[in-house]
Amino acid sequence: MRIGQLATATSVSRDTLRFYEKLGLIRATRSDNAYREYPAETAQLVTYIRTAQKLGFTLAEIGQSLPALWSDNKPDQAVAQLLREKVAAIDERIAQLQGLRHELSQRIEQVCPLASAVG
Amino acid sequence: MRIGQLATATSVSRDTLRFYEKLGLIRATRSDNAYREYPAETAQLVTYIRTAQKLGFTLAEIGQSLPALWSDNKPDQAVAQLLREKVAAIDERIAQLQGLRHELSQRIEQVCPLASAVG
DNA sequence: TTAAAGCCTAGAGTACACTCCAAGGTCAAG
DNA sequence: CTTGACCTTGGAGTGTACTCTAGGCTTTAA
Repeated sequence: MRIGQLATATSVSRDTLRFYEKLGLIRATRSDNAYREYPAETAQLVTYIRTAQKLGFTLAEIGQSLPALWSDNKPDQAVAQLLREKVAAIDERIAQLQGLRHELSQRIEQVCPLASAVG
Repeated sequence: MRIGQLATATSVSRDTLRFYEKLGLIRATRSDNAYREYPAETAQLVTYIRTAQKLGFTLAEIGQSLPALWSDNKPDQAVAQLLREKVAAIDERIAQLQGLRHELSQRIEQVCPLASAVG
């Protein structure tokens, strides 16, 4: 898979894919003409990166968990541990959102939503 | 309340508070010496801005909802509507997070979390 | 009264995440 | 054999959200 195909498949620009490679988030082999060659799974990896990003994780945070995922000699345990940590981070974010949601909902029910300042 | 007090109260730097003012997110009157004077509620407003921000809202998004909140002549209905929209946005974000959480949880239970690529 | 702490402005600098551009090499179709 | 689509690199530019600096005025406490 070349960069254009990967870009189309993931709706991520070629420039962004090269940028992700520079950051070490994705990897490519090179063919004789120096074109990047990606294995098919890279599309899923890119999709994962975009999802995690939309949810507020920085590329640096996302990158920290990836090296383990790309090395064969690490036991599945390490990978599972990383995933558990990510789930915990997500739970925390959900809890924060629900707190804000609760606060806003209560304000809607007030006669004057701004009575105790803000909104 | 002067800028230093507000900065201490909210754990937001003076520079950032001036920056928020430039963006129209907060307002201050000026005393004779040109020092900014903030009403006490501004602390809550700033705290609200930081919270919304941590949850992924940009300052521009946050700012869009504030003008109505600061004008006296708008009916409470308009404010309540803004809050409802924000709650809907939060719900959507929570749903996305729960989707990712579910995906990750399932991978943890697999023998090889990377079997279907990624992590 | 003077030193420190606090305030002011305008403008430059930083970090993150792209996004675009120039100049050029590669390859399939007509 | 040239046109057009695709690829390469390095480097510059953009938007967001700060963060810092310089130069200067004000207030407070010793």
